[in-house]
Amino acid sequence: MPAAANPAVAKPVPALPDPGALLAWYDRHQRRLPWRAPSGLRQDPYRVFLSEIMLQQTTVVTVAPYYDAFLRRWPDVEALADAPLEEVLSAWAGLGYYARARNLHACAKAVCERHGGQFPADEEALLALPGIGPYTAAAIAAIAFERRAAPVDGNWERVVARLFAVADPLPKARAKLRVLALTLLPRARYGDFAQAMMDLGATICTPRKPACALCPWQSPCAARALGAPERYPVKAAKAARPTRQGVAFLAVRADGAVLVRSRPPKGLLGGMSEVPSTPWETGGSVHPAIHAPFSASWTALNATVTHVFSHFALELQLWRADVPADARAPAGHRWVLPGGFDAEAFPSVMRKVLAHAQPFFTGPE
DNA sequence: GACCCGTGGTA
DNA sequence: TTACCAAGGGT
Repeated sequence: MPAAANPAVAKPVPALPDPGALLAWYDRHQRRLPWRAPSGLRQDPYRVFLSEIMLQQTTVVTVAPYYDAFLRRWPDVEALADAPLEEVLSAWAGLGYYARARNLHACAKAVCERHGGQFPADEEALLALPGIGPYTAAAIAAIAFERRAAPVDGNWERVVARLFAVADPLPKARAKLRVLALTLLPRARYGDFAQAMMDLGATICTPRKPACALCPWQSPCAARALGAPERYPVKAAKAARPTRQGVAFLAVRADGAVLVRSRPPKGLLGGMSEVPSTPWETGGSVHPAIHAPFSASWTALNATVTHVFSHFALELQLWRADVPADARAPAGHRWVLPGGFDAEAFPSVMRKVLAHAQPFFTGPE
């Protein structure tokens, strides 16, 4: 007869994570952020919406000045809905993921036209709005409307993966992590709990070197019990990032104006302003002169602009032509004086290009 | 599910 | 310098 386990020496079963322990920690350690309401008060849904869109894949430090500028310029959803898209894109320039700006504007219009200017409180209704996915719908429902919802973001995934030592690699493990996350929800204070999970992930349960000694959930954490919390969540290998090449045509008028055009409304840098260029190709086999906006004495500058996008790196050679003050802009192009650069929707890569239109523009620094 | 879609900071 | 990372969404 095999020896039965002795209950007297059996390892203690780890306690399930207690939502109350995290909320108590949050009450003492929550971060003060521009988009958060004073403790105990609900935040304006528009402000939650604006901050959540900006914070998608973007850090708190980067978002803060943009959030303040947007709120000052468009203090409510009606003001944003009434703004021209070009102004929204210009104000968004530098933040990246420009489809967010287009959808932000489209969403503001939809809220005004379909919901009378009031954000819906239901996750399902929020999910139907442009630019609002599962995470953002849950975040607005929980934070702005105190609905029972789990806005599972990267912080939640990391915390949950460690609490339960989930070995399945992301992104396949996403469904399992969500199910586990739902088991953590408290009976109330859904907005605080959502933000507590984010604060925990941002300040304690960090990707590298988590501060487990300070964690309110150190006791029930399976990854910590295994001795290697930083190993979670497991992630699938990423594809290598290719490099594309191109030539940008810096046409500078005698008065300092630069020739500019707008990109197609969708896709990479959709709707943003740019200096005309060849297509950006991986082989770099295009003939630059064919793509010049007009014939002129183009001079290859001894300069290369490099920029890294989410899924490829770019190397842009610069060709410059200095033209008379009465030079005409080709169809689809326009001249923009340096004083008008800030009103244009130049993404970061184009600010790097424009830095070579000296001495009239000093560039991103 | 896979791929597209930006940017700046950090180790 | 490379690689990873940050409150994801659309197709």
